[in-house]
Amino acid sequence: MSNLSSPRLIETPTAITQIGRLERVTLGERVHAELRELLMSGELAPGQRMSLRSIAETLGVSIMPVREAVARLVSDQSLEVLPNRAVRVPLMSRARFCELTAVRLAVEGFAAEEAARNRSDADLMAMQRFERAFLDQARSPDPQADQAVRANKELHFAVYRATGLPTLVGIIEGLWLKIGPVLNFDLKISPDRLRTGGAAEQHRRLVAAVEARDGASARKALTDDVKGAASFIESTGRLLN
Amino acid sequence: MSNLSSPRLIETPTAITQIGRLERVTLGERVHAELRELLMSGELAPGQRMSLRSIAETLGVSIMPVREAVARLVSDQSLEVLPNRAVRVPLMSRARFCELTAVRLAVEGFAAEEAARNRSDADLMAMQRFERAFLDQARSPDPQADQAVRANKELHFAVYRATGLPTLVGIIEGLWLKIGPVLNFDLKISPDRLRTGGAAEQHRRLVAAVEARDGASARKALTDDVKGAASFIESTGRLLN
DNA sequence: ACAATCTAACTGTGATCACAGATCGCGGCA
DNA sequence: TGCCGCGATCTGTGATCACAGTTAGATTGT
Repeated sequence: MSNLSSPRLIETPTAITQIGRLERVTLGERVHAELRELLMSGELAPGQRMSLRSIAETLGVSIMPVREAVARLVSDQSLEVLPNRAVRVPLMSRARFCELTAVRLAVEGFAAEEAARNRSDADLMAMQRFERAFLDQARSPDPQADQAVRANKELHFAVYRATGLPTLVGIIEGLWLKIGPVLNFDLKISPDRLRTGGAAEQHRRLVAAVEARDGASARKALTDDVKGAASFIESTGRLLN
Repeated sequence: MSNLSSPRLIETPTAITQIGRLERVTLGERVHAELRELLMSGELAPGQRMSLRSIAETLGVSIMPVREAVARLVSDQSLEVLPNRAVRVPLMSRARFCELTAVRLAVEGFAAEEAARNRSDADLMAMQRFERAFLDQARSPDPQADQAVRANKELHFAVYRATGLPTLVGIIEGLWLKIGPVLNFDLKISPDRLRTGGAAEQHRRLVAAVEARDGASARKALTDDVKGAASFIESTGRLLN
């Protein structure tokens, strides 16, 4: 604590100062991240009910951080609170699914195009790594659905992050948060889609287009991927209305 | 309270039952809407500091609903909480402004295109009404900045709502929430932009294109409008970095 | 008179209490 | 034996208390 001159911000640049930004991580933030992961990975099925107090007990915190996290998820409609005061992950009507898919095609298609233009070499290598991980599961005789879901998500977001537009990535995260329960929960139920579905092929085209900095082809590959997943979900007949 | 048969939902269809859905409106929701309106209309300048307790006292509620609303706004970066535990509306760097503008061009451009294709006659009439209101202020010798801001917002969102994609409208609201303080606060400071800027002309082109169901022209008019406002803001030199 | 230090007030965050409303199951009447 | 009605319990929401950390004002020492 040398205080030769002004005591403010004149500390020696030791290790402790170089840790840098220890970002503000509140308990509510942690709970929010936890629930978000569960939703995006399809761990929570549509219609699944939950209570603030049970979540709090499960995570070992008081209900205060939980209600903050849930309030945030409710506000962007990733969760919903019924008139009965019951919190659940929303059911998906066919109309809402189509709407979300339309928005995804526009937004994520734009992101793919932009990623092909702005990608760095590091971005490309990350995509290739996750594409390989997904392929391993798709070709495996005993595919692990959750591993495939994870690799698929990482691949897509590696592309989206390559745009250099974090705001856009945040928007897409919001979309995945809403559609994740339907998309990935069904994938876990019927893992044979990994082989039959053309996801692996679209991923290959996507990464190749990004590597060649071909925006139009990247958009086409990604929208084909999204459309393929969407038509599979619609064919399951699990959507309402 | 006649209970001839089952007491559940067998009430006579009087006025009280026809009020219908009184949607769940919590206090936190009200506070959130209030703060959102202040941000989007530029009532709160970038850098403006605020405290939960002062907001609570101003609005006449306890701090519980306020902290919920503020937490939601912080989570999508419409507000920020400094390491000092001070809540403020974020400052805008030039880089972040350019990023937000790029995303706006893509997302709102798509929305304009879609609106031109899907608009109803009622949608069109709403747009025309708000275009007229904006024009009245732009041509007025004594333009009211807040009225112009309001008309501009209503016109844009009349277009976005015409897409029939409420998810997309929500995304754009999020973008306006972040960029509103800069955009509209500067507009209020220098209201002569109403006359010099070409906003009125772009609005005319936009509404005409939507009326003609010309998607490409609608996108062009809207992106020109956004670009015009952006270049004006950049010219003020009020952005950081 | 000036500056350094210390204290008191204020900050967001987490925990606990309080409450209206809804749900479900058990007891009692027919 | 079957069904209605009431109460215990659980729900989210709001208020209040508690606390660590920061800030700014005032006071004191030089």
